[in-house]
Amino acid sequence: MKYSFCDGNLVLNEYDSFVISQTLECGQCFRFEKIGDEDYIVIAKNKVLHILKKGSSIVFENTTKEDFENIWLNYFDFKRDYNKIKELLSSEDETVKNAVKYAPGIRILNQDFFECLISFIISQNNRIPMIKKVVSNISQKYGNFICDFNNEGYYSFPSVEELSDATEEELMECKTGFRAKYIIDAVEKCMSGEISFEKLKDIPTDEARKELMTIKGVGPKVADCVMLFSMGRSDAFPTDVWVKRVMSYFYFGGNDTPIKTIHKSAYDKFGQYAGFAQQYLFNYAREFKIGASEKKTKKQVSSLC
DNA sequence: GCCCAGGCACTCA
DNA sequence: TGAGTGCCTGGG
Repeated sequence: MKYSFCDGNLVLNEYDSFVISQTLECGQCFRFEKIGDEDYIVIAKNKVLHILKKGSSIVFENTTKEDFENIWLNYFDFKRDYNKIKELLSSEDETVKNAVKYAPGIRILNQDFFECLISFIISQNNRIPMIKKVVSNISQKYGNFICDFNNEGYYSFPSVEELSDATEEELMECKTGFRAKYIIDAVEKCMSGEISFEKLKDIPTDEARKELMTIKGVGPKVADCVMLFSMGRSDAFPTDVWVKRVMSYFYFGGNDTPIKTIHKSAYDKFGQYAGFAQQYLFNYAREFKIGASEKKTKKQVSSLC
């Protein structure tokens, strides 16, 4: 990877395995806005970043060299060799090979633990535009103003302390719905230190999952999302409805398969890279609605393979 | 007006 | 341990 700093912007001249839209829109984060084709605003780490493709380069606007090296390099996981992971997964599995071919520019972001936890609690039984709206509402109400961009004010996601003032009623006003009480429980457990990144970072994934699941509203899927997207646990395999569908479709003859069987199959096949395989498969399943409509899907997929 | 969505808690057998 | 059901909300 090669980058330079010119005209006040950071320019990524040489890079691989990175397409802005594929990385941001594959369902792992909720704080971004599309401005145009490969042109996005990202709100993370108390910063507002304008990231866009210009020719063959990727330009990071509204940032500094220091922030790029201290924040965005890690946030976008640029230190990891994705070609190696993709080659490994593709060599072992034909389905993942096709999924990787479809979206080779997905990278798994390293997001803030608390923001990720609350965001995925909100995600249950919800659609992406609504999740984005609720997270934005909470940030405006409890977070801090960062800056204006294109005549719009942007706010940071609140810290544990900042969100500890929130009442269930106030959170309901942010359109969290029945999840408000789950957020309160998560904030209480984070405030007391019962749950923290520091406490979870060095224990085995299975134990960390159990700990996270002591929070009300956190089940296996939400726990795995938090571990994969904010704790660097690439062996976590979040199994939502789409992953269940794609796994059932390709590996279990289209039969409805229990989550436990899917988990075991994923760990056997992909091991410590299960999380990366999940992200390629999830994106593939969602784009082609695999398993959602049997006849249509088979036609679409066969034309791809 | 009805159905459903990127799950989970709760109840009951 | 597994099946069944309800849940805020808003878009189709």
